[in-house]
Amino acid sequence: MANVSIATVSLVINDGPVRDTTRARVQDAIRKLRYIPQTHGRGLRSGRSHAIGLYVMNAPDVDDLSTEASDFWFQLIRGVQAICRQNEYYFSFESLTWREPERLLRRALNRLNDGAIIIPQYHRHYSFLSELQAFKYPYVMYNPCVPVGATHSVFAMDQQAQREMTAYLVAKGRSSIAFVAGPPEHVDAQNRYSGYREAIAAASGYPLQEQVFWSDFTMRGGYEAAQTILDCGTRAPDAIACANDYLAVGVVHALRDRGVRVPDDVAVTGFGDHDVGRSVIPRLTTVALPTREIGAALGSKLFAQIRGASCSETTHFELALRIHASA
Amino acid sequence: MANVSIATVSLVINDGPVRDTTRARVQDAIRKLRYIPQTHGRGLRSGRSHAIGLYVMNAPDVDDLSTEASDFWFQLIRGVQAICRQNEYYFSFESLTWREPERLLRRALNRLNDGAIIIPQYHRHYSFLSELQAFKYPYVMYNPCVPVGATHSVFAMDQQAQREMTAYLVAKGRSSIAFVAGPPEHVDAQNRYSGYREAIAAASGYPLQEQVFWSDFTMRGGYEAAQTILDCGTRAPDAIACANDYLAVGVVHALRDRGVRVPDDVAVTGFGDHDVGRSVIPRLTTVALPTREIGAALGSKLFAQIRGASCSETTHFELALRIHASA
DNA sequence: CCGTCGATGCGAAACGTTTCGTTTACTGAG
DNA sequence: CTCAGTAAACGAAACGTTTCGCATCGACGG
Repeated sequence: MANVSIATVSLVINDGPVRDTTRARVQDAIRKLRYIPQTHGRGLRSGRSHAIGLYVMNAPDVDDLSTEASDFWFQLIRGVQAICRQNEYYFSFESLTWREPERLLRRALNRLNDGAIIIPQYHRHYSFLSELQAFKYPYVMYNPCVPVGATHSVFAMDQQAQREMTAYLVAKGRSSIAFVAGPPEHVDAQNRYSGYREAIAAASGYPLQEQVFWSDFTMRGGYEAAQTILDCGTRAPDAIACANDYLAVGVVHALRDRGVRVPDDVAVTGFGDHDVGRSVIPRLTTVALPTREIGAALGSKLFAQIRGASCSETTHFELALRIHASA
Repeated sequence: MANVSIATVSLVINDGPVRDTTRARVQDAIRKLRYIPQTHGRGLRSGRSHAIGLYVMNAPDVDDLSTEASDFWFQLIRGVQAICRQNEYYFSFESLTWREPERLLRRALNRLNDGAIIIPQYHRHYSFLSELQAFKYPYVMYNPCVPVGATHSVFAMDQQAQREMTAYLVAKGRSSIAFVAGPPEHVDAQNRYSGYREAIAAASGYPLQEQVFWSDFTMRGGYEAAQTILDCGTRAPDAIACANDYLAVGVVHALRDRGVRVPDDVAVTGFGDHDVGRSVIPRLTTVALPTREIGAALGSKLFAQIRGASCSETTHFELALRIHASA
């Protein structure tokens, strides 16, 4: 050690009150000795880990993120990461099953992470929430399906966007608009469906009626849904709104395979503005989901909590329509 | 506490030698008290953190993963995660600039992670490697650009695959094959280019010659490269091989916009088998990159090192061609 | 010249585990 | 009945920090 006590080194590292000359000496020594403070020592003493975690709750038996939303997850992660980097925090990431929320709790309560970003995805009662609250553990949820308060939630206005998108189709003169929905229990799928429903109900003057086809979020699902729609017997719709870009691409392919022209015979819209919709011809009309920004907002809101600030304003993301050739 | 010392609790947790009756009593207490061992305490004492990290080295000034490869990163992460989950390890993830390898070293040497998976991406001399080696720190690299030994590396045979793909075009009777390459310093881009080159050189009997157009890995890059190729003045090629699916999709769009038919006039091939190539029509002929398996292999190899086993066999992934309508 | 105060540095305790060496309890053989 | 030997539980030290309270020192006002 270079003429100074352990305590002083700690002060230097944490910007404590140290005379400039001593600070310089210590920093010199740090550099020379290639000293790096050990995380576990700090964490043990200070109770903080300088890390946050991103937890994605999946359907049971699925411990993996869905490939059909890789763009979404990827951008979300990028957004969160950027904020972590700004705050000099580590970032870890885990995808869980409904069935094992204890994996989240464990990491939370063993102080491995100072806070959690939770993506619930499915409409369920998550019992671990009350535990987190009991411990005053900082957390933020994306599109929470139960009320957790403004401090803990970030919303994207899927419902409104799907309503606008449907209204857009109505305005373009489409008179029979089908909807290919996502997994029934999926929160976002539900919101988008509700938006479609509202728009259909609101379109007075037209003899519109709901035509909903529940599916998953995959291209294959979209392909099959479109086949079902065409085989339905009754008159085919002149527009198909989809809860997802992947679904929409599947629909486009199915229509093309049947000789149906897009958008001349049938307009198709997606949701998300992911890569997959950019390469299809005609390019997909869709809703832009600012996923990276959402990730950043989740991160910022979590850090506000960690710092003890009570950012109590609700965060809502308005989603813009991206009109392209397909509708 | 339930009739037992701290030390015994520790033994119970770590499957030490404890009588069955005591073990049961302790586990009961653990459940009742909702006790969760704190990571930092364990880490401090045992020197192990039960976590590994994934580090992606980017071009300077890029601290973010490229969106144009979201599929790749996403699947890679999934693969690594699956292995972590098997081993009950945490997983964290960071994307760095060339300029700041110390961010990696810091996490490595402060024992926050027990090992590192490194994706070097660019052909450079990474000086931090020698430090890692000096500390005997476990690490694995994907397609390392310098020799680090079988224990530390996992390869995908990009070069061979691009050679085969080019040979396939030759076999199909294409007589003028251009190559749209990736960023010149990118390791994978270089390997794929080498493969193309070898195939062209090997195709005796044909008056083939190299036509290389350096680009980046983006759709826009592909679009512009195709325009350049068409505007070249000399006779247009009848095949365009691309170093990437994104490039290839861009090329397809540019050709279509110019009225060139794919594959009738010009065949197009990609590399990676990402989502983006599946939605384009005609569907892209490409090389399947088993990214998830690569991630898993990186993870397994790292864990072998962490456990002290010296798995010294080289890991090579053979890549299969996926022939579809575009070529 | 003395007392007080602020700035700076230090010693030591504490965080929650694991692990080593030791003690205790029990078994079975002599 | 005693003693050796084994298995199980324990006490205490140690890991590397942060932080609290105290000691030191110089400056400044009375």
